[in-house]
Order: sequence, then structure tokens, then C-alpha cells
Amino acid sequence: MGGKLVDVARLSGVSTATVSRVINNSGYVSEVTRRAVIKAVEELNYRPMKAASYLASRKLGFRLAVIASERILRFISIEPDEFYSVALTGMVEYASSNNCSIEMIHMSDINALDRFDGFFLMGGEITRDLTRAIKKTGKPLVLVDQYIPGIKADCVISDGYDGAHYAVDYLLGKGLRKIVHIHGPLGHFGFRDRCDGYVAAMERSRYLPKTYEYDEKNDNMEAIIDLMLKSYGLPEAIFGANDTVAIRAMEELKKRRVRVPEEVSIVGFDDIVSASFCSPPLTTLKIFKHEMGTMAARRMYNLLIQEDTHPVKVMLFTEFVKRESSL
Amino acid sequence: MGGKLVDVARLSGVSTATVSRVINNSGYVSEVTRRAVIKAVEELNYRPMKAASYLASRKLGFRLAVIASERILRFISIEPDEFYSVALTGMVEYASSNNCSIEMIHMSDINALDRFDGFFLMGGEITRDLTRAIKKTGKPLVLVDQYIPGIKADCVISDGYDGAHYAVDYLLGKGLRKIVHIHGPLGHFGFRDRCDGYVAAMERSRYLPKTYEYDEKNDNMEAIIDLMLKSYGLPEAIFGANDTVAIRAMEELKKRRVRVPEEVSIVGFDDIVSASFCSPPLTTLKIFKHEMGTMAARRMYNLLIQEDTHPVKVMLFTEFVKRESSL
DNA sequence: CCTCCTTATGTAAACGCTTCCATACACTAT
DNA sequence: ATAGTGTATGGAAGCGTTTACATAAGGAGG
Repeated sequence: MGGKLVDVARLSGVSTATVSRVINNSGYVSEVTRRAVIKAVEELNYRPMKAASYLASRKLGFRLAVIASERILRFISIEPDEFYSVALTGMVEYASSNNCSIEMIHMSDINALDRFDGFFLMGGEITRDLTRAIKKTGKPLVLVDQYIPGIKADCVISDGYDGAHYAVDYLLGKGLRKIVHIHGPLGHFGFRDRCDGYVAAMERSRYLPKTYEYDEKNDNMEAIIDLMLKSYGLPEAIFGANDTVAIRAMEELKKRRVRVPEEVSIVGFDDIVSASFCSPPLTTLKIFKHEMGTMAARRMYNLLIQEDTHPVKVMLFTEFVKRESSL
Repeated sequence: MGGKLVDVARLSGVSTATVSRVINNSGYVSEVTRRAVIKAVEELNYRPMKAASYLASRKLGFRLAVIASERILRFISIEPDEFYSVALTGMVEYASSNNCSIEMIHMSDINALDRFDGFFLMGGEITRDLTRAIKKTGKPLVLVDQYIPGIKADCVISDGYDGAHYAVDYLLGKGLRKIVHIHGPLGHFGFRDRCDGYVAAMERSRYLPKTYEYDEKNDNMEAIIDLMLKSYGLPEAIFGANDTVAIRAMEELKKRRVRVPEEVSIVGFDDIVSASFCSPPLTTLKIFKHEMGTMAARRMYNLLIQEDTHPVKVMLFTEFVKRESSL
């Protein structure tokens, strides 16, 4: 609550300029004066007001780079409504609102890094090594939609744990008990997180979790569903690790004349565009893409202006969107 | 990068006051003027600069309340160096730096809520119902050191998953394979999170996770250790869900003449004060208490000034502190 | 002794926005 | 006609800092 800079100046009998110098450790200040100012600061319990100092110091105009794989770069140019494009929009909006520029660069362009003040790393192809390499530059780094255990890099992701937990609670609330989870490779944190949330919710209500792994690259959904039918029987609900998985599972069930949602409820994750258009439309957990971008950029900005530097994982809550594929 | 408010004013031929009114939807503006201003805003791709508007509008002086249980209230008064006290200091510092005041109130005082602009909920005793009740006021709410699945309340917690993952990777790196985890009741998210991290790290390296549950209220450590010794044998390392658990386990082992760390490495979580003073001093994961407080207050402030309102879970990375209880 | 550099401090002009106040017009009610 | 009210706009004074510039004193080097 303690006063303003000018009060400190008055109390210690110097000018505001000198107080500012002491506070920011800049310019010349004699030891005597410094001590007097610090004493006044403590006496008044003075804290500089952030907004005012940003305004005055115009800590603006940073140059930022989004580093991504070719797949994502291409993705952005052709899918304006899906995750990466929308998130990027959010980032650019926030950044420009603070006079920062954003450029997209390819993962292999790690030589052109000097011209930038901070980096975003975007998407699933991000490796430990790349992340470490960027970290070594000492410049701020924010991972978007990616978290890598063991590397303390700031990241912004969606809360798969909470979303999955919520979905399971919802299904249980509808009286469904035999709920199966089909997840992707658990090496990817996103899948792991959702799987953990599913398991936690099932166990909290004392039901047995049952999971199947489906890796796009190796497995086909037909086999997974066959396996499930044989080893577990027909579930009352399937929670897919993402919308694509859920939709494929739904198609396999329809092929086998299983009625959705009457016999089996299906829930996905992500809320991709086709989730609204498949038949029946998919119940899912909506990821707030735009907000994720904004968050990432905000985080970056805070790192750049040196406030709030302790690394954090920011997880955005998702929203359960009820459509026709589930009770 | 688009200009400033005054540029918009110039382009649309009105005063800065009018532009400000349009942007903030305040005061009187004719439809014609509004449209002209909006057109100019778009043309220049103008975004208001946050810092400047905060400064000008003096969005300051909020009154905040920290709601906590009696245990925590007492805790704060007698343990100035442990979690809640330090976190509170961080909160107060940030808040006062933005002219906000903070008061502590007891959980049962939920009638005196009107005088406050925002609430913190602190500690493990926080229930779903209390959280829902506060949420219903519609005022900003931030949970400190607590997350409740299924309720989209902003929260600031430490990253147990990442910390546990790191600790396990460290132990594995030392050549230890038989790593056991003793966790608290998994109904508490903090324990669950750490447990998930342990399991994920073990599985990622293809070792078998082995966990034991220890509930302070019902179990005693002696029995747990006996059980472990019988069913699993002597592990090469024990990762305790927190420092208290780890220290108790260590004592039980010492009673049985097991040498720490030569025969068994012990790792805790939290870095409480006694972790440095027990014998041997405990390797653990340090929680950044002060930073957690700061984060919570920052989050609150952002909610209050209406920026950045999408609810998030903020997880602070921990730091591995190597002491003598482990290789 | 004069000049130049380093150190120390103060003055005052920004920074980009909000908002109080004054002004002005077009009504309506007296 | 006069006053009062609602609507629309502009002028200009802040908001609490930082920082460019000016000033000044105390050596060092010639």
C-alpha cells in the first residue's frame, strides 16, 4: 500500500530520477544516497507499480519466433480453423498488442536465432534435444501444446487430466459403468495426461479402468475394436484420447451395427471441426485454442520483461461439449 | 504493430476521448462515430496497450481475502518459514505492489464475503462445496496449493508430476532400478500427481513401478515398511510422497540397521525445513513457496482487471535438491 | 591553468491511455 | 420564451514511472 516513487524521493531528500536509479540499479548513485533511498523504500514499504514502469520504459518491440516442423507450417497455411492456426492468431494478437513481432521459422533454421528475443516451440514434433538447444541460448522459451518431462521449460497446454476426469464423471453420472479409454502412445504427454485423468476418475468412483492403446502409425482401429469386443465385451461408453480416435472407433462400431449413443456412448477430445459434422455429432472436450495462444504470448512477454520468471506449466481447462454421440 | 490511440483518433477524425469510449463501450457515442472509429481501428490493426490503460484507469485498490482453515491460520502464526507463511508473503508482496490489500479469514466466515473483491482458497482442507459456494459469488477465485478435479477454478500448485518424474530419472541414472514409491491418499490431487509422475517415469524406462499407500491418520510407517520388506524385499531407493513420509521411512530403515544412502537411497518432496536437518539430510524436490504466492496473486490480479480470464491450472516446476540421503 | 573524463544528481519531458469537465445541440415540459 | 434533460463530443489533466539532457564537482593529463 506504500506510496509512490515521489514519496520515497521526498522522504529521502533526493529526486525521483535518483530513486528510480536505485531501484533499477542503473546509472550512477553514491553509496550514501543508495542507502538513504533503500531506507526510505523500506520505511514506506514502497513497491514500484508495474504498469507505470512498463509504460515509461517502453519495454516493447521484441522480436519473437515460432519454431515449428514442416508439417505444422503447412498445416497452418491450409487449415485456418484448426488448432495451430487459431493458437497462432491468439499469439500474434497478444504480441502485437505489446508491439512485438512474430515470425514463423522452420525447425532446421536454428542458425538464424540471433535476430530474435524469444522463441515459441510449437507442436508434437518438438524433441528434447531441440528444446535443450534453444534453452541454451538463454533467451525466453515457451512451448505451445507440448510438455517435456524433466526439462523445466515454460509451457502452455490444455488440461487433459481435468477434461478426462470431467468426461468420465459425466458418463458415470448417466449411469454408465463400463467405460473404456482408447489412448494414443503414452510417451506423448498429452495422451498420458488424459489417460491419468480417466484412470483417476474411474478409481475415485471405484470402477475398474480399462484402456487400449492405438497408435495411428502401427495399429488399425478395426483390430483394436475386435480386441476390445473379445477381451472385454461391448462397453457402455468409449472415451477416445482425441476426436480422431473417437470418430474412428465410432465408425467401427457403426460398421458392426452397434447403435451410438443408444448402446455405446462415445466421447472425444479436442473439438476439431469435423467433430460437429460427423454422424452422430461427437460429444467432446473443447480445447480453447485461441486462449492458448494468448496465454503463450502473455507468458513470453512476462519472461521478456523479466517479471514472473519462475518456470511454470500453464494448463487451460477444457469445456465439455455435449452432442449426440453420447447420452 | 498498429499505432496508438491517438492515430486512430486522427484517422477517424475524432478526439482520443471518443476513441477511448468506443473501445471501452462507455459513455455516449453515436452509431455513426462508433462505426468510423471501429473502421479506423481495424484499418490500423490497433490494439490498446495494456500498461497504459491500467495506469490511466487506476484499476487498483482491490480488497482480497485469503480463506483458510483454522489449522492453516494457526500454522501461519507459528511457522514463519514453512509453506503457507512464505506463500502468503509472496501474495501480499505482489498484491501491495498493485495497491491491493489482503486479509485472512476463516472458512466459516462465509457471510462476510461482500466486502471483498476476490478470494484465495488455501490449503488441503478446501472442499468441493466451499469452492462451489465461493464460485457462486461470481467474484474471482484462486486456489493456492490445491486443485479440485471437475471444478474449473483457477489454481496455483506445484508440479508434482514433473518433480516425481525428474527424481525417478535421477535415481535411474544412478543405476538404481528397484525404486518404490510411498504415497499418501490418492484422493488428494497432490499425491495423485506425484504418483502419476513416478509411474510414468518408471514405465518410460520400462521398469516396474511399485507403490505403497500410507495414510498418516490410519497407518503407521513401521507396518508399511514391514509389508514392503516382506512383499517386495529391500528396494534400492524409496521415493516418498513428501518429506515427512520420506523421513519416517528413513527412520524405520535406520531402526532396522539399513544404511542410507549406501543400501537404500531416499528422496522426499517439498523441502520442508527439517529436510536439511534430519540425518542424513534429505534429498528432495524443492517447492517454490514464495513464487507460488506471487503467482497466485498475479493470477488474481489479472482476473480482477478482466484480462486473461480463461481458467487455468498453473503448475510451478520444482527443483531437485541433492543431499546425503541419496546417491 | 585549461580541457577532458568520470561520477553524482536533478529537471522535466515523455509513455499511451482514461476520465472529469465543459460545451453544444435537440428535444420536452413548463 | 425558459429551463431542464438526454445525447454527443472535445480539451486537457492526470496516472507513476523512466530517461535524455543539463549541471556540477573532483580529479587526471597536458
